[in-house]
Amino acid sequence: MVPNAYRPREIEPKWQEHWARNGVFRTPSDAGRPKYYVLEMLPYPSGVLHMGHVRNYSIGDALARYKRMQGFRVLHPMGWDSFGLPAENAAIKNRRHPREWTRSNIDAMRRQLDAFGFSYDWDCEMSSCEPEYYRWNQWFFLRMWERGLAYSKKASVNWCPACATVLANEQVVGGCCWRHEETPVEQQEREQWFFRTTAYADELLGALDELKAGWPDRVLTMQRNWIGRSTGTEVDFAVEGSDQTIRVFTTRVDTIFGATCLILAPLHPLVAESGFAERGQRMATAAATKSPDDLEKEGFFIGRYAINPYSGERLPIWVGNFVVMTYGTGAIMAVPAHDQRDFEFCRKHRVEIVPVIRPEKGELARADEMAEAFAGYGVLENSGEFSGLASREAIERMSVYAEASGFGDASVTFRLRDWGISRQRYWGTPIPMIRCRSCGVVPVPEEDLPVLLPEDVRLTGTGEAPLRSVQEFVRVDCPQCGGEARRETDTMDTFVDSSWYFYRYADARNDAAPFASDRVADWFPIDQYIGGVEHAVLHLIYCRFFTKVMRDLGLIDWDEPIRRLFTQGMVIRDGRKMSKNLGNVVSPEELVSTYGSDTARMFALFAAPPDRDLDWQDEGVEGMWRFLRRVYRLLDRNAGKAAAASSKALNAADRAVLRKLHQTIARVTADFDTRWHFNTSIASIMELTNEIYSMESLVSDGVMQEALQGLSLLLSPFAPHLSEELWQMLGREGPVLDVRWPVCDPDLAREDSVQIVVQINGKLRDRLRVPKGLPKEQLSARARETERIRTLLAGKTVRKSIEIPDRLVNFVVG
RNA sequence: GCCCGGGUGGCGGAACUGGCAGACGCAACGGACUUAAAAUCCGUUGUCCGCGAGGACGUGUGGGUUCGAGCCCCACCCCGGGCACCA
Repeated sequence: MVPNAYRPREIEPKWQEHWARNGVFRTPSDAGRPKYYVLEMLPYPSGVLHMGHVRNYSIGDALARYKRMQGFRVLHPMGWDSFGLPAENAAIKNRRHPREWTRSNIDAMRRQLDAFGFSYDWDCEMSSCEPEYYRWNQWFFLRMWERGLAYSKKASVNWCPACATVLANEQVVGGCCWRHEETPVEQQEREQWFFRTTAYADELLGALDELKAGWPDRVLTMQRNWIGRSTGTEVDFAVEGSDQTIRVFTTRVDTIFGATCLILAPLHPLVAESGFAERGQRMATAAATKSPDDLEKEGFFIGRYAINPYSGERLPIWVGNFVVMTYGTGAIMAVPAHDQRDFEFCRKHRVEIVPVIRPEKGELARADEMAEAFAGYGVLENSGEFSGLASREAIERMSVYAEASGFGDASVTFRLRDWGISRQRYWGTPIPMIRCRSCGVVPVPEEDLPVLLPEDVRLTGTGEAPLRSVQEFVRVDCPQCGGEARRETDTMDTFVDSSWYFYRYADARNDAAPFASDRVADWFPIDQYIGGVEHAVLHLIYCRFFTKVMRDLGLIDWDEPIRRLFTQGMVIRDGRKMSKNLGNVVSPEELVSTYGSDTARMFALFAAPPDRDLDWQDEGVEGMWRFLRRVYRLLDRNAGKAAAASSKALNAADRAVLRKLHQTIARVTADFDTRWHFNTSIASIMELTNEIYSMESLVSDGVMQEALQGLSLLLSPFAPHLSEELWQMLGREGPVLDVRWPVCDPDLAREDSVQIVVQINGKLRDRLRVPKGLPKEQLSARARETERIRTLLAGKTVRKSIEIPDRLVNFVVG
């Protein structure tokens, strides 16, 4: 008889079609079962699935299938982050409309995802570039506008000359654009729309504690740093010869008697006012394009003085390239004796250094002997009435004093800034605002939503907003006075789209509201979110912000959208991240056509634990392919055997196979429930397969059936097509997704004897097999009896012996 | 500079609570089957010494705790990532 071969190219499409026809992936609706929401980060529809996607979605699908087999009703949706720059660039290059280009990419990618057999419920699909979705972006914008959470202001913005657009602070990486890492970001003044993320700064920070249980520490730390809360004092310094004051923020007001000058950010208004506008501008640009490491501390004196409100001293006002306008007040007091940066600046520019803090146990430093600043807390000296106080207490008392005297406040400053969402781009959500000559800024009335993105637009790739040239779009009657008015022509940052998309999945076809509250309440919070760590601060802060806004709008009644977050590692090949430029990409489509998707999925999970970077090796794929074929052959030979529920006594091989089966069930189940090390899950399934192979001719038919059924089910989260095929070969009814996950029988899994290691002084000297659970005394006695140990211990005194049941005995001899 | 990860055979990785280091897989080598190849199956494979039984060494480096350390503590080196003149 010629054995049948494993032919994934036949069985995979067959089962995909079967699943689709029978609606197997549709979200179960029976309210009796507990819910589980598994979410993977939605892709940008570039048209091509890459290995990072495959890894991400293989993890998510394994979990979704496992949970479903455990009896949960699982929501497992997928959608498209389909607005964004690449569509516009492609349109310019290929003369195709972004919508057409995007939609055909989505179709292509949906096909690729389906070719992997991922269990998505496509009935929940959303795509952010469709008006059915983006109208709700506009709706949220209007709600925020009403509450003062959306506002416009003229602001100095980050401008990327390569993208020809404004970037959010989060999109600036080391002074350069996140997409064009070689292109320095420029500063420009523009009227921009902002979301007031800072209104929730304290809450976004405080709630991180609640997320500890389910989020990686790394992400929490990154968010904490990003929000960057620091407490301190704001102090006004009067400018000599004017009624102006300069406000500075400091965390160390206790050092203020050691302040020897003020330093302004190059873009501080007073710099321009004092006639140094151009010089300041130049300095700001130079500083923005260099990393802090190789930026010399430059600066200049503007010829004016300010008065220290505590000491009455007269301090020269400088401009410094290391002072940033966007943090605190854009001005600092320099205390060179107690701040290393100030120290370097003042040393270089020959500004006086005045120590005023001495270490708790030590002398006040002498200015001319200092090699570096003393930045620690200590005791105040030469600080007027505050002398003698410890730093901590002084900070408190001096803040109170400032407030009482009316020249300052205790204050809290955040690094987090409001989210600039305006983009001078076509392919995004139109901002639903109108500017009227007589009424000013007027929101588009809700009944006029959506503000549709016009289809006929000339895209040039230059800096102006493309919508500006579409007269039918721009010209509009003012909703208030009916007069001539103009629409806002900027579109929204695409991060707005992805800030709430996962709510839409729960009620994707709602055309009266972004979603119905009861439907999202049924599914939220997301039980498990899976994606790349690169979104730790952008997307994952914005979506938390949106949830808090939605809560305050009364749409939902929870504070955080995501209970558990999992960040998978990158896919690496030849020691570097896979990328087209490096020419080291592996095409998932090719893998599917050579080996089938089950092999690709299994290997993506087997090659490394999912939270670590994965080193891609083609030979490894080959090995996985061999394994699946081996499984198939095993089933092909044995599937026909009778599943007799035999009362016959089990032979030794039967017991061994059943033991391995139930041990494997326990291991795989534990991996799902705790640490997600699917590499070890799969390794243990391989061991089970090896065990069945080696016992193939010895086990009874009933046990063989039982083992093969178990094997098929254990494989199903990882290799669903093969699993479904095997299940059918075994004569069982599918779909496997609706079969209950196997349960470990501890009696069958138990080993009846264990190997014990016998050590002398910690060195391995012998092994012996004893019944499991043998108590210490007997263990020790048995260990002394073996011939090797008897000889080795002869004539020696055992000073001490350590017995660990089921593991080892260690004799300590003198 | 600060904050996270990580460092284990030729390679990817395993060792879950301090208890046999190297599971599982890859690669390599030897063998079986074959006219041959592929596929498959069986076996060997941390290093060194030894004909052998066996022994010594071995988880980035140096120290420590312990009957016992890949795992805990201290100091340091290297790789990856994040943050960064944040006042």
